[in-house]
Amino acid sequence: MLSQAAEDYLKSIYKLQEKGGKVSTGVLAEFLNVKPASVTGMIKKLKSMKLIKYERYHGVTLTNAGKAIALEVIRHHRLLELYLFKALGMPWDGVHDEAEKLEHVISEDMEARMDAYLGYPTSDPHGSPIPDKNGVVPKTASIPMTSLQDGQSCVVAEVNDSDSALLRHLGSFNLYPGTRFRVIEVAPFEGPFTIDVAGQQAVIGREVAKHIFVDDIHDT
Amino acid sequence: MLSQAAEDYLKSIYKLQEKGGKVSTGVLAEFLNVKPASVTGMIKKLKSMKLIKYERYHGVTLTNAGKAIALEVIRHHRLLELYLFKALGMPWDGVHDEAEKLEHVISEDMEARMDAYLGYPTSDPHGSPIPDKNGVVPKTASIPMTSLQDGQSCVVAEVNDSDSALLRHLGSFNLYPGTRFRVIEVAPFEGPFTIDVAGQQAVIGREVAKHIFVDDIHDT
DNA sequence: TGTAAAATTTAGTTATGCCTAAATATTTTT
DNA sequence: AAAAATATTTAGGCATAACTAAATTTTACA
Repeated sequence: MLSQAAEDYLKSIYKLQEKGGKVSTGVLAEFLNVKPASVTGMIKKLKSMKLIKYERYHGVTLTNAGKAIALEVIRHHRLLELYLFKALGMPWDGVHDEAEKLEHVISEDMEARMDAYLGYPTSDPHGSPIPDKNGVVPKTASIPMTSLQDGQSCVVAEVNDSDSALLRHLGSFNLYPGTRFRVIEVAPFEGPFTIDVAGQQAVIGREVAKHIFVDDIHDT
Repeated sequence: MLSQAAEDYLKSIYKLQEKGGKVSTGVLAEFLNVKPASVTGMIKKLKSMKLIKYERYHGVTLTNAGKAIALEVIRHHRLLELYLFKALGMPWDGVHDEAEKLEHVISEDMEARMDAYLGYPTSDPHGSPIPDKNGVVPKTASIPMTSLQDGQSCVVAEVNDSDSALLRHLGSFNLYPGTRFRVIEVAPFEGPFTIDVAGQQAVIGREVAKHIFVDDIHDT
């Protein structure tokens, strides 16, 4: 069995790879909150296990085996988030931290039971896609909120799950995945977004908007 | 935060202490499947944390602080067993291993949510008492099945949870906590028990009977 | 009570996974 | 293209928690 640390590295490499760009030692170190020298060590270990490809000074890529493990961990995480949310009523800003610990520990049986209980769901409470048990990730076609224009209406598709203060902030406006809102005004010079959510006005700053992805856009 | 290894030591010390007798290095080593020399090392660490009392060559006792942690871990374990059994439908011979891993990882919030979902239960699927959140253990007054006589009727109170093959065996006779059965015959010379469970006869060997505890005994 | 057996501890090793500091390689700037 | 800045790796350490082998203490019995 792989160590929790190794699973976290693979998961992080997958996520950084998705975002595009080379996954360098430094980027990984920053993402995982460890020092670059520590990353070099783990990278060597993962390479020797054929879970990543790696050329000194040139960043890493997951092998198929490594990608399978990364997706398995991500599947655990997102199923757990949704399970904790639905079955135990945990707040959506609390499920990430709990899932982060549980994801390395649950059995395949438990995974399957949660999956069945939830009706084989395809996204978690933050709108992130849940890979199926074969590692197939449901396609999502959302765009960043920051690219919206005045007057456009859309539905929240996905929000960044790891910052619980941000999630509470969004919750205070009722901005959950599935919520429709309309852009009333985009202030110039990288200014904030004024939006209408179910008749209520809300002002969303750029920094917050960057973490919101939307779908089903209409001009009104 | 305490390491998982340290939590396991405290839990084991508590259980061995309950069974009576001095908790020696060797006994602990055997119970935890490690070498005695390893136990000596951990014992020193736990003593320095004031979680146990310890005199070289003379065994260990939990301090109040140590006992509180042991009971917390046991509470986690038993709540998890019951939760996995009831909410996810896991078989009673599967919940122990899963709970063994999860017990070190769940938050107090998750503990409280499971507790509420289950209606503040006092025993797990194997009949073991669940300590409450203040560390109070519900009293149980069961006796070993091995002390039963011919003709006595009783109710299964508790069975050893850690051997899943044993649990499957008992399940095949429908011997769960709460099940009433009657002793038809105790074979002489440490022989097996022939019992009647809901009209079905079953033969239970001594070794198995040692792991079954019973309650509510009547002569018939 | 002394000696043998059993239990326990000490000493030294290993593996994981992190750290800092220093060395080295690569990229950017001038 | 050389110098400066940045990124990465190497080298050496630390903590945890296990191990083996050897030394020591306790207990048991002849």
